[in-house]
Amino acid sequence: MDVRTMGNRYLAQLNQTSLARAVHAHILTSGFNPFPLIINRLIDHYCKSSNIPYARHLFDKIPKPDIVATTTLLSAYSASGNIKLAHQLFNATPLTIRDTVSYNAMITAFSHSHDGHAALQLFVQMKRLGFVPDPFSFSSVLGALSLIADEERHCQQFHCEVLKRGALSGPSVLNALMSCYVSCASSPLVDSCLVMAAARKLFDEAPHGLRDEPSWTTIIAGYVRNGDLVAARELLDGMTDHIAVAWNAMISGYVHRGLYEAAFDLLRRMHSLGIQLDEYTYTSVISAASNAGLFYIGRQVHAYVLRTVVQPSQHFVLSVNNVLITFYTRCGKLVEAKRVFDKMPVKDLVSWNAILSGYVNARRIEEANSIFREMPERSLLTWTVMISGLAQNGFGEEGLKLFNQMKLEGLEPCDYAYAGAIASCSVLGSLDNGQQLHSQIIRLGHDSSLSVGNALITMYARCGLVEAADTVFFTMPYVDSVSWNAMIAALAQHGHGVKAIQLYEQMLKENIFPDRITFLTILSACSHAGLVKEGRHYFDTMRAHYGITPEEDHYSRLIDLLCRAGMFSEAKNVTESMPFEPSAPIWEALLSGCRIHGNTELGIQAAEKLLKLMPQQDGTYISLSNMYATLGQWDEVARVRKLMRERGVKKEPGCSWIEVENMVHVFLVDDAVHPEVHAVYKYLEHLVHEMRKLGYVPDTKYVLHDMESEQKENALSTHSEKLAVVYGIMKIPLGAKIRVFKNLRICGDCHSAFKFISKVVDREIIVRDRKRFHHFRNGECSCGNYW
DNA sequence: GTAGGGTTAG
Repeated sequence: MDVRTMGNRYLAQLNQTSLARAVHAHILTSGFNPFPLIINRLIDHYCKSSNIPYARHLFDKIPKPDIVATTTLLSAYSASGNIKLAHQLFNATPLTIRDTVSYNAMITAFSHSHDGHAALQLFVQMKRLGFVPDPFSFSSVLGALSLIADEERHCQQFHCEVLKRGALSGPSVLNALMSCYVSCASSPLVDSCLVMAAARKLFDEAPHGLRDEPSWTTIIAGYVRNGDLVAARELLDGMTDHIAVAWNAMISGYVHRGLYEAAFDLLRRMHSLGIQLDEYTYTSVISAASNAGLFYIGRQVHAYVLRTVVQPSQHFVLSVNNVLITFYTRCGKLVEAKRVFDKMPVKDLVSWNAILSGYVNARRIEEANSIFREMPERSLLTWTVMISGLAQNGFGEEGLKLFNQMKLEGLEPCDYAYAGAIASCSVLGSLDNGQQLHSQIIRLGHDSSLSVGNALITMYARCGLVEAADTVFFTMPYVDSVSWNAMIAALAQHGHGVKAIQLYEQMLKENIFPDRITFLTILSACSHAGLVKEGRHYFDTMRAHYGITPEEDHYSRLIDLLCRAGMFSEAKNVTESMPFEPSAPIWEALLSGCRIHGNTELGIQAAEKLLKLMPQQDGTYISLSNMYATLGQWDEVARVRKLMRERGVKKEPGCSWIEVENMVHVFLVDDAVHPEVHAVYKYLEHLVHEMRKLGYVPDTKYVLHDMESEQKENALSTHSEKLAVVYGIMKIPLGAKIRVFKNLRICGDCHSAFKFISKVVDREIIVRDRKRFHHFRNGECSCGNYW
């Protein structure tokens, strides 16, 4: 049988790899030089059945490959994500056999690998060499243009060229052109409405034959992307055919805007109209449930999917399960999330990243680390999830380490990764590292990134440099509510309550809507500055003006505000009028207010409640026993101490640290570990001598309220923050500020000592404790003793 | 042999 006959007989119906291989083997062994048609069929078959290496093998055997075989193989490489091999193949193709089709395929390959510039360049080259672009060329290159189009000019230029060459012949080109306008409209450099209007005009004026389902979807999704949900909805409602894709775009629009009810409503309508729900619908809806914290709804959707979807595609299984992992972790159901993850027959990077992020954000760092290690592949996002997760949960050192490891492995961190590294510096109070990162960021051009800017504001503030935070905030090209919140919080932490309020008022003037975080921040600003009237006012406007229902943490901040001002009966009123039972944060607020004002009676009540709710929290036992001690109720003191021992509650050891020349020095109470600690004690002795001359009396009352030392009788114990401050004075050049960090609240005696020290040595001392900042200058503290 | 639309992880 000759090859041609064989080809006709088998290859025409070729759909089995075994058959293909038989033919392939015959060609190789028979020594025939078969017709290109047959070779091409074979290559095509291998490509379609994902046997690209076979296809390549065969291809390499052809003495003079034709352009059809080349294009087939090139497209297969591109479809499997192997842009490098596709490009090599194209480059190796002689100019003499190239044609428009092969150029189109290569342009598409670039476009699919998100290299818009390469695609555009190739389009230009092809024209320069005399190849005439056809409608395929335009739809390909316009798709690529969407990746880079930030200028309206670009769109219009291509629009003209398409019209000039009469290429607006099919729905694909029309749609690609519309997509271009739509993605250009998202650029901050253009007037989004104007550009969307251009896209709409194209759509409205196109002959009806050109307007197919994808173009309807493009224009609807365009409005969604550019924030005009009303226009999108009008178009959707005006459609006679119900296309799931368009509905999905609309639903995701509602979800992104936080309009979850509208999203669920649309879902119900889709369902009742009998529109086939698919993985896109489910992912959007489940992500709505996860953003809104609607556990029962999300679980219901999950159950519905399991019940109704038979034989889901692999894509369906992947995307729906991926979003389910996120949903369950966000609802705090890590076990459920892990169950979904473990049951997935195939996992992709998104699945791994989602479960990783779940564990990191649940502060399950050990498990997160092992997931990170055993992941089959990692993306930039993986590293970023891990770095920012570590930072957000207080593991600053680990976060920075991972960031450096990432760079060592040759990965180029993106702006989010930098933001994570900066957040790590915020935790550590490492200004040196933070500033180094900042200069790298400027060099790399990441300084216009929103997340970097927001992280920088927090970093400078948490390192004690409010002014630098301010500079970042005012030089950021774009800001969002997170930036405003961060800057207001910066001012609040440093005791600039009035300035914080002024900034908040300005935020309102600039039509930025405050969110729940804004109110948390503004309430603690008022609390730190003793602005009771203002705080109450803002609390009231929350619901009345902005429709934000005060949550527990808002109430606890309000109560904190009232208690600090000594308004205990008002605080009690609020507690009793709350729509829920007071829980731990509320009692904590009460307790700390009582501590300041020596209100032992209420304080004991609060502490006893707190003891029941959070039996593992060390501070409560200590406060409670101290309060009983001041009343001389030694039996109670003994009871509380015994309870603490029996429950195995460990005290969080107090420690302070200071950065000197890019090195972090850590001190513990009565430290004997730091190599230079003897010199520190000696210098401290000298300082105390000088301080006494100015009237400093060591306040032994605080020894009783001692948060660090077990033995209350040891009146001479030296707190870590004192050691760190003294070390700073010894090591840090005159004129520079001393910045010390402490993991617990600052002790009262240290607080008064630092006022004297700042006067004796004439230096500015900044202490960041668990709650806020204290700036000691010339015998005064910025907190006005409101702490 | 080549083209255009919707989703999920920070």
